[in-house]
Amino acid sequence: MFIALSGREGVPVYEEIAGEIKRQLFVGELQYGEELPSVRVLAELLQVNMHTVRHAYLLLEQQGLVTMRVGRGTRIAPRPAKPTPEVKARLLNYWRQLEQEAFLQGMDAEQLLQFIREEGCHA
Amino acid sequence: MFIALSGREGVPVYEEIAGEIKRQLFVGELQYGEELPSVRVLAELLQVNMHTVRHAYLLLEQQGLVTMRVGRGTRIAPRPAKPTPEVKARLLNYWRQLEQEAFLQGMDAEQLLQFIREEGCHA
DNA sequence: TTGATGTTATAATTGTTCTATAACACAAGA
DNA sequence: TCTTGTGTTATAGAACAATTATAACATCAA
Repeated sequence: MFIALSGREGVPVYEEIAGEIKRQLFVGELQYGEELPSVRVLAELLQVNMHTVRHAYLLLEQQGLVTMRVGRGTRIAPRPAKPTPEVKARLLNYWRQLEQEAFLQGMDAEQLLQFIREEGCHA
Repeated sequence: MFIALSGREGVPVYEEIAGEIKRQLFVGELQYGEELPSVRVLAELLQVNMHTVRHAYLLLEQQGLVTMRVGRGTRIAPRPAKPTPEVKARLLNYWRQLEQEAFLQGMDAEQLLQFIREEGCHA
């Protein structure tokens, strides 16, 4: 477990922690089912308060990415096979936002998709 | 000019104002080059402080969507023909975030693009 | 029983958001 | 030129969120 806090302003520490864990999970540095450090241990590691880490874990739990149990610790949940309808709605919203942002900057939906096909899929 | 503030918590009022203006510009309710209400007038309209509206306008100015001039007012900038490299980088980042979010919820990049093609483009 | 876990509660500190008020500099029109 | 309407800057305070600090509690495993 290795998390570097950027220390930049404007981004809450608990979001940064949660974001880093999600990134590591995405790129494979963390595995599904793996056990995370306890809130106290990670807090000590990051030189941060216990509740800040807990806040981050709660965020992840709300997204179904993590399960917390008293006395047993916190571990990464198994990856869902399919997104729920709620999640799909959220993703669609997220996409529309991106589409709007791109349009206002001079790039319509067609061009945006082209742009993503060219540079987006890191394959 | 017609802006409805949701009043929901967690979202700063100035972001909501800026977001609404961007949405109206996206859907054509506002036109490029059009003059916006002065900070004082819009503040009165929304029953909000002058500085809150100014904060929203500043946000839009930073994104190149609006120009503010002392004594002359604030108007919507012309739509850029092409996004700048900085904007393209920002959009790509935004996409990668969406891609990651989708993956963690059980939808890989391929499936996400398929999903967007089906439901995304409101055509 | 012991030790580690997450949970809950209370409080203090700091930064952000929003309001309030006032004055200033610039531009347009009478 | 004078007046009015712009955005700009400054200061102050209230309300809220984020972070820290303690402390105690409930649960689980060894």
